[in-house]
Amino acid sequence: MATKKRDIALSELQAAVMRVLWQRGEVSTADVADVLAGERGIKHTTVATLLTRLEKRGAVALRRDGRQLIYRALISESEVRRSMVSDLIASLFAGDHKALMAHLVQEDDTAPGDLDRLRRKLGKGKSHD
Amino acid sequence: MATKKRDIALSELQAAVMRVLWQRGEVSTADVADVLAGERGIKHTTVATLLTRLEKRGAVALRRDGRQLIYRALISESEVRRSMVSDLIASLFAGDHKALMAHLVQEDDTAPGDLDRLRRKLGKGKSHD
DNA sequence: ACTGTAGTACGACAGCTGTAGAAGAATTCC
DNA sequence: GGAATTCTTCTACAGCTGTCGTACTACAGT
Repeated sequence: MATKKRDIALSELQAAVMRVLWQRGEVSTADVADVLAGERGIKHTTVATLLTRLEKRGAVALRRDGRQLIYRALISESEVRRSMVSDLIASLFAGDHKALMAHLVQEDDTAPGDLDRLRRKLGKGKSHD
Repeated sequence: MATKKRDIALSELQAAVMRVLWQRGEVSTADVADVLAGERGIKHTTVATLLTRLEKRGAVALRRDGRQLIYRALISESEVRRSMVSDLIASLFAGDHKALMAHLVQEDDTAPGDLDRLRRKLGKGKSHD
Protein backbone atom coordinates (compact mmCIF):
# COMPACT_ATOMS: atom_id res chain seq x y z
CA MET A 1 0.00 0.00 0.00
CA ALA A 2 3.07 2.19 0.24
CA THR A 3 3.28 2.54 -3.51
CA LYS A 4 -0.14 4.01 -4.08
CA LYS A 5 -0.87 4.57 -7.75
CA ARG A 6 -3.86 6.74 -8.29
CA ASP A 7 -5.41 7.78 -11.55
CA ILE A 8 -5.19 4.47 -13.31
CA ALA A 9 -7.84 4.92 -15.93
CA LEU A 10 -6.89 3.79 -19.39
CA SER A 11 -8.55 4.36 -22.70
CA GLU A 12 -9.32 1.37 -24.89
CA LEU A 13 -6.19 1.91 -26.89
CA GLN A 14 -3.98 2.50 -23.91
CA ALA A 15 -5.33 -0.69 -22.42
CA ALA A 16 -4.44 -2.52 -25.61
CA VAL A 17 -0.89 -1.29 -25.31
CA MET A 18 -0.66 -2.26 -21.67
CA ARG A 19 -2.09 -5.66 -22.47
CA VAL A 20 0.89 -6.40 -24.63
CA LEU A 21 3.22 -5.49 -21.81
CA TRP A 22 1.22 -7.46 -19.29
CA GLN A 23 1.32 -10.51 -21.46
CA ARG A 24 4.94 -10.40 -22.47
CA GLY A 25 6.74 -8.60 -19.72
CA GLU A 26 9.54 -6.65 -21.34
CA VAL A 27 8.78 -5.57 -24.83
CA SER A 28 10.42 -3.30 -27.37
CA THR A 29 8.51 -0.51 -29.04
CA ALA A 30 8.71 -2.42 -32.28
CA ASP A 31 7.14 -5.49 -30.72
CA VAL A 32 4.23 -3.54 -29.33
CA ALA A 33 3.91 -1.72 -32.61
CA ASP A 34 3.80 -4.96 -34.54
CA VAL A 35 1.01 -6.30 -32.39
CA LEU A 36 -1.02 -3.11 -32.58
CA ALA A 37 -0.32 -2.72 -36.27
CA GLY A 38 -1.65 -6.20 -36.84
CA GLU A 39 -4.66 -5.79 -34.59
CA ARG A 40 -5.73 -2.38 -35.75
CA GLY A 41 -3.43 -0.97 -38.37
CA ILE A 42 -1.78 1.63 -36.22
CA LYS A 43 1.53 3.12 -37.31
CA HIS A 44 4.74 2.57 -35.43
CA THR A 45 5.17 6.21 -34.57
CA THR A 46 1.73 6.27 -33.04
CA VAL A 47 2.63 3.41 -30.76
CA ALA A 48 5.86 5.13 -29.83
CA THR A 49 3.91 8.23 -28.86
CA LEU A 50 1.49 6.17 -26.82
CA LEU A 51 4.31 4.49 -24.95
CA THR A 52 6.08 7.77 -24.31
CA ARG A 53 2.95 9.24 -22.84
CA LEU A 54 2.31 6.20 -20.71
CA GLU A 55 5.84 6.52 -19.42
CA LYS A 56 5.26 10.17 -18.61
CA ARG A 57 2.23 9.10 -16.62
CA GLY A 58 4.18 6.54 -14.70
CA ALA A 59 2.27 3.58 -16.08
CA VAL A 60 5.32 2.01 -17.67
CA ALA A 61 9.08 2.16 -17.28
CA LEU A 62 11.59 2.03 -20.04
CA ARG A 63 15.11 0.81 -20.40
CA ARG A 64 17.48 1.28 -23.26
CA ASP A 65 18.99 -1.60 -25.13
CA GLY A 66 21.25 -0.12 -27.74
CA ARG A 67 19.05 2.07 -29.87
CA GLN A 68 15.92 0.26 -28.77
CA LEU A 69 13.64 1.09 -25.91
CA ILE A 70 12.34 -1.75 -23.85
CA TYR A 71 9.21 -1.13 -21.87
CA ARG A 72 7.63 -2.89 -18.96
CA ALA A 73 4.43 -2.19 -17.06
CA LEU A 74 4.59 -0.39 -13.75
CA ILE A 75 0.92 -0.82 -13.00
CA SER A 76 -0.56 -4.27 -12.94
CA GLU A 77 -3.60 -5.41 -14.77
CA SER A 78 -5.34 -6.13 -11.47
CA GLU A 79 -4.70 -2.61 -10.27
CA VAL A 80 -6.20 -1.17 -13.41
CA ARG A 81 -9.12 -3.54 -13.24
CA ARG A 82 -9.82 -2.68 -9.65
CA SER A 83 -9.57 1.00 -10.32
CA MET A 84 -11.64 1.10 -13.45
CA VAL A 85 -14.30 -1.25 -12.22
CA SER A 86 -14.65 0.92 -9.14
CA ASP A 87 -14.93 4.02 -11.25
CA LEU A 88 -17.63 2.45 -13.34
CA ILE A 89 -19.53 1.30 -10.30
CA ALA A 90 -19.28 4.76 -8.80
CA SER A 91 -20.51 6.42 -12.00
CA LEU A 92 -23.29 4.12 -13.07
CA PHE A 93 -24.18 1.77 -10.25
CA ALA A 94 -24.57 4.14 -7.34
CA GLY A 95 -21.37 2.80 -5.84
CA ASP A 96 -22.95 -0.56 -5.27
CA HIS A 97 -20.84 -3.51 -6.37
CA LYS A 98 -23.75 -5.85 -6.11
CA ALA A 99 -25.69 -3.72 -8.54
CA LEU A 100 -23.06 -4.45 -11.15
CA MET A 101 -23.23 -8.14 -10.38
CA ALA A 102 -26.96 -8.03 -10.72
CA HIS A 103 -26.55 -6.30 -14.04
CA LEU A 104 -24.17 -8.98 -15.21
CA VAL A 105 -26.39 -11.79 -14.10
CA GLN A 106 -29.28 -10.16 -15.85
CA GLU A 107 -27.53 -9.38 -19.09
CA ASP A 108 -25.27 -12.30 -19.44
CA ASP A 109 -26.24 -15.62 -20.91
CA THR A 110 -24.20 -17.23 -18.22
CA ALA A 111 -25.95 -20.33 -17.12
CA PRO A 112 -27.22 -19.73 -13.61
CA GLY A 113 -25.17 -22.59 -12.27
CA ASP A 114 -21.99 -20.86 -13.24
CA LEU A 115 -22.25 -18.48 -10.36
CA ASP A 116 -22.17 -21.30 -7.89
CA ARG A 117 -19.25 -22.91 -9.57
CA LEU A 118 -17.53 -19.57 -9.70
CA ARG A 119 -18.02 -18.86 -6.07
CA ARG A 120 -16.78 -22.30 -5.18
CA LYS A 121 -13.71 -22.03 -7.33
CA LEU A 122 -12.71 -18.77 -5.68
CA GLY A 123 -13.51 -17.89 -2.15
CA LYS A 124 -10.19 -18.61 -0.58
CA GLY A 125 -7.74 -16.94 -2.96
CA LYS A 126 -6.60 -13.54 -1.75
CA SER A 127 -3.60 -13.47 -4.07
CA HIS A 128 -3.50 -11.04 -6.88
CA ASP A 129 -1.24 -8.44 -8.44
CA MET B 1 -33.68 -2.46 -31.97
CA ALA B 2 -34.78 -0.03 -34.65
CA THR B 3 -33.47 2.95 -32.74
CA LYS B 4 -29.92 1.80 -32.39
CA LYS B 5 -27.82 4.21 -30.37
CA ARG B 6 -24.15 3.55 -30.65
CA ASP B 7 -21.36 5.33 -28.91
CA ILE B 8 -22.91 5.60 -25.49
CA ALA B 9 -19.83 6.10 -23.39
CA LEU B 10 -20.09 8.81 -20.80
CA SER B 11 -17.47 10.44 -18.67
CA GLU B 12 -17.95 10.59 -14.94
CA LEU B 13 -19.30 14.10 -15.14
CA GLN B 14 -21.54 13.41 -18.09
CA ALA B 15 -22.92 10.45 -16.20
CA ALA B 16 -23.61 12.69 -13.24
CA VAL B 17 -25.61 14.99 -15.48
CA MET B 18 -27.52 12.12 -17.02
CA ARG B 19 -28.22 10.71 -13.60
CA VAL B 20 -30.17 13.81 -12.72
CA LEU B 21 -32.26 13.42 -15.84
CA TRP B 22 -32.75 9.73 -15.27
CA GLN B 23 -33.95 10.32 -11.76
CA ARG B 24 -36.22 13.25 -12.39
CA GLY B 25 -37.40 12.93 -15.95
CA GLU B 26 -37.78 16.43 -17.31
CA VAL B 27 -35.44 18.91 -15.75
CA SER B 28 -34.51 22.50 -16.41
CA THR B 29 -30.90 23.54 -16.84
CA ALA B 30 -31.11 25.37 -13.55
CA ASP B 31 -32.29 22.25 -11.74
CA VAL B 32 -29.44 20.17 -13.06
CA ALA B 33 -27.06 23.01 -12.32
CA ASP B 34 -28.26 23.26 -8.76
CA VAL B 35 -27.70 19.57 -8.16
CA LEU B 36 -24.25 19.60 -9.71
CA ALA B 37 -23.36 22.85 -8.01
CA GLY B 38 -24.25 21.30 -4.70
CA GLU B 39 -22.51 18.00 -5.38
CA ARG B 40 -19.34 19.41 -6.82
CA GLY B 41 -19.36 23.15 -7.01
CA ILE B 42 -19.73 23.44 -10.73
CA LYS B 43 -20.92 26.68 -12.26
CA HIS B 44 -24.22 27.01 -14.03
CA THR B 45 -22.67 27.87 -17.34
CA THR B 46 -20.59 24.74 -17.20
CA VAL B 47 -23.69 22.64 -16.78
CA ALA B 48 -25.34 24.47 -19.64
CA THR B 49 -22.38 23.65 -21.85
CA LEU B 50 -22.49 20.02 -20.80
CA LEU B 51 -26.16 19.76 -21.60
CA THR B 52 -25.73 21.46 -24.94
CA ARG B 53 -23.04 19.02 -25.89
CA LEU B 54 -25.05 16.04 -24.75
CA GLU B 55 -27.87 17.30 -26.89
CA LYS B 56 -25.57 17.60 -29.86
CA ARG B 57 -24.58 13.97 -29.29
CA GLY B 58 -28.17 12.87 -29.20
CA ALA B 59 -28.06 11.76 -25.60
CA VAL B 60 -30.72 14.18 -24.49
CA ALA B 61 -33.53 16.17 -26.05
CA LEU B 62 -34.58 19.64 -25.10
CA ARG B 63 -37.79 21.57 -25.11
CA ARG B 64 -38.36 25.23 -24.50
CA ASP B 65 -40.55 26.50 -21.75
CA GLY B 66 -40.53 30.27 -21.98
CA ARG B 67 -36.91 31.24 -21.61
CA GLN B 68 -36.00 28.00 -19.95
CA LEU B 69 -34.75 24.83 -21.53
CA ILE B 70 -36.13 21.60 -20.28
CA TYR B 71 -34.09 18.50 -20.92
CA ARG B 72 -34.89 14.84 -20.87
CA ALA B 73 -32.74 11.80 -21.49
CA LEU B 74 -32.86 10.07 -24.84
CA ILE B 75 -30.66 7.20 -23.79
CA SER B 76 -31.61 5.10 -20.82
CA GLU B 77 -29.42 4.26 -17.90
CA SER B 78 -29.62 0.58 -18.81
CA GLU B 79 -28.42 1.26 -22.30
CA VAL B 80 -25.46 3.17 -20.99
CA ARG B 81 -24.74 0.51 -18.42
CA ARG B 82 -24.88 -2.25 -20.98
CA SER B 83 -22.68 -0.36 -23.34
CA MET B 84 -20.07 0.75 -20.86
CA VAL B 85 -19.89 -2.53 -19.04
CA SER B 86 -19.34 -4.25 -22.35
CA ASP B 87 -16.61 -1.81 -23.27
CA LEU B 88 -14.87 -2.40 -20.00
CA ILE B 89 -15.13 -6.14 -20.39
CA ALA B 90 -13.75 -5.91 -23.89
CA SER B 91 -10.85 -3.73 -22.79
CA LEU B 92 -9.79 -5.36 -19.59
CA PHE B 93 -11.41 -8.75 -19.27
CA ALA B 94 -10.69 -10.31 -22.61
CA GLY B 95 -14.33 -9.98 -23.56
CA ASP B 96 -15.31 -12.49 -20.94
CA HIS B 97 -18.25 -11.43 -18.80
CA LYS B 98 -17.56 -14.15 -16.33
CA ALA B 99 -14.08 -12.77 -15.80
CA LEU B 100 -15.63 -9.56 -14.53
CA MET B 101 -17.91 -11.50 -12.25
CA ALA B 102 -14.97 -13.42 -10.92
CA HIS B 103 -13.20 -10.15 -10.32
CA LEU B 104 -16.15 -8.80 -8.39
CA VAL B 105 -16.51 -11.90 -6.31
CA GLN B 106 -12.85 -11.72 -5.51
CA GLU B 107 -12.63 -8.03 -4.71
CA ASP B 108 -15.93 -7.42 -3.14
CA ASP B 109 -16.72 -8.00 0.50
CA THR B 110 -20.00 -9.38 -0.64
CA ALA B 111 -20.84 -12.30 1.51
CA PRO B 112 -20.57 -15.42 -0.65
CA GLY B 113 -24.19 -16.26 -0.04
CA ASP B 114 -25.30 -13.09 -1.73
CA LEU B 115 -24.60 -14.53 -5.12
CA ASP B 116 -27.06 -17.30 -4.58
CA ARG B 117 -29.66 -14.97 -3.28
CA LEU B 118 -28.98 -12.66 -6.18
CA ARG B 119 -29.34 -15.35 -8.74
CA ARG B 120 -32.50 -16.56 -7.16
CA LYS B 121 -34.02 -13.13 -7.02
CA LEU B 122 -33.38 -12.57 -10.68
CA GLY B 123 -33.31 -15.38 -13.15
CA LYS B 124 -36.69 -14.88 -14.62
CA GLY B 125 -36.87 -11.14 -15.16
CA LYS B 126 -36.13 -10.11 -18.72
CA SER B 127 -37.46 -6.62 -18.21
CA HIS B 128 -35.16 -3.70 -18.39
CA ASP B 129 -34.89 -0.28 -19.93
C1' DA C 1 33.56 5.42 -46.28
C1' DC C 2 28.58 5.44 -48.11
C1' DT C 3 24.08 4.14 -48.17
C1' DG C 4 20.20 2.07 -46.62
C1' DT C 5 17.57 0.86 -42.73
C1' DA C 6 15.66 0.66 -38.32
C1' DG C 7 14.47 3.24 -34.32
C1' DT C 8 13.68 7.28 -31.52
C1' DA C 9 12.43 12.13 -30.78
C1' DC C 10 9.67 16.19 -31.95
C1' DG C 11 6.16 18.76 -33.45
C1' DA C 12 1.50 19.06 -35.26
C1' DC C 13 -3.24 18.87 -35.47
C1' DA C 14 -8.04 17.76 -34.74
C1' DG C 15 -11.61 16.33 -31.59
C1' DC C 16 -13.40 15.80 -26.88
C1' DT C 17 -13.72 17.37 -22.09
C1' DG C 18 -13.99 20.35 -18.09
C1' DT C 19 -14.46 25.04 -16.93
C1' DA C 20 -16.18 29.35 -17.08
C1' DG C 21 -16.51 34.58 -18.28
C1' DA C 22 -18.92 37.91 -21.11
C1' DA C 23 -22.74 39.39 -23.64
C1' DG C 24 -27.43 39.61 -24.66
C1' DA C 25 -32.39 38.71 -23.89
C1' DA C 26 -36.35 38.23 -21.15
C1' DT C 27 -38.57 38.78 -16.53
C1' DT C 28 -39.55 40.72 -12.45
C1' DC C 29 -39.66 44.36 -9.07
C1' DC C 30 -39.97 48.59 -7.45
C1' DG D 1 -39.88 52.60 -17.20
C1' DG D 2 -35.38 51.57 -15.24
C1' DA D 3 -32.85 48.33 -12.56
C1' DA D 4 -31.84 43.92 -10.83
C1' DT D 5 -32.21 39.11 -11.82
C1' DT D 6 -32.27 34.96 -14.49
C1' DC D 7 -31.17 32.25 -18.42
C1' DT D 8 -29.12 31.11 -22.69
C1' DT D 9 -25.51 31.60 -26.15
C1' DC D 10 -20.94 32.28 -27.62
C1' DT D 11 -16.22 32.18 -27.22
C1' DA D 12 -12.08 30.62 -25.08
C1' DC D 13 -8.72 27.82 -23.31
C1' DA D 14 -6.03 24.13 -21.37
C1' DG D 15 -5.26 19.19 -21.07
C1' DC D 16 -5.76 14.52 -23.01
C1' DT D 17 -6.10 11.42 -26.94
C1' DG D 18 -5.44 9.39 -31.41
C1' DT D 19 -2.70 9.91 -35.44
C1' DC D 20 1.25 10.73 -37.88
C1' DG D 21 4.99 12.98 -40.77
C1' DT D 22 9.64 14.52 -40.46
C1' DA D 23 13.97 14.72 -38.92
C1' DC D 24 17.76 12.86 -36.77
C1' DT D 25 20.77 9.02 -35.36
C1' DA D 26 23.07 5.00 -35.10
C1' DC D 27 24.03 0.47 -37.34
C1' DA D 28 24.57 -2.86 -40.94
C1' DG D 29 26.19 -4.05 -45.18
C1' DT D 30 28.91 -3.71 -49.33
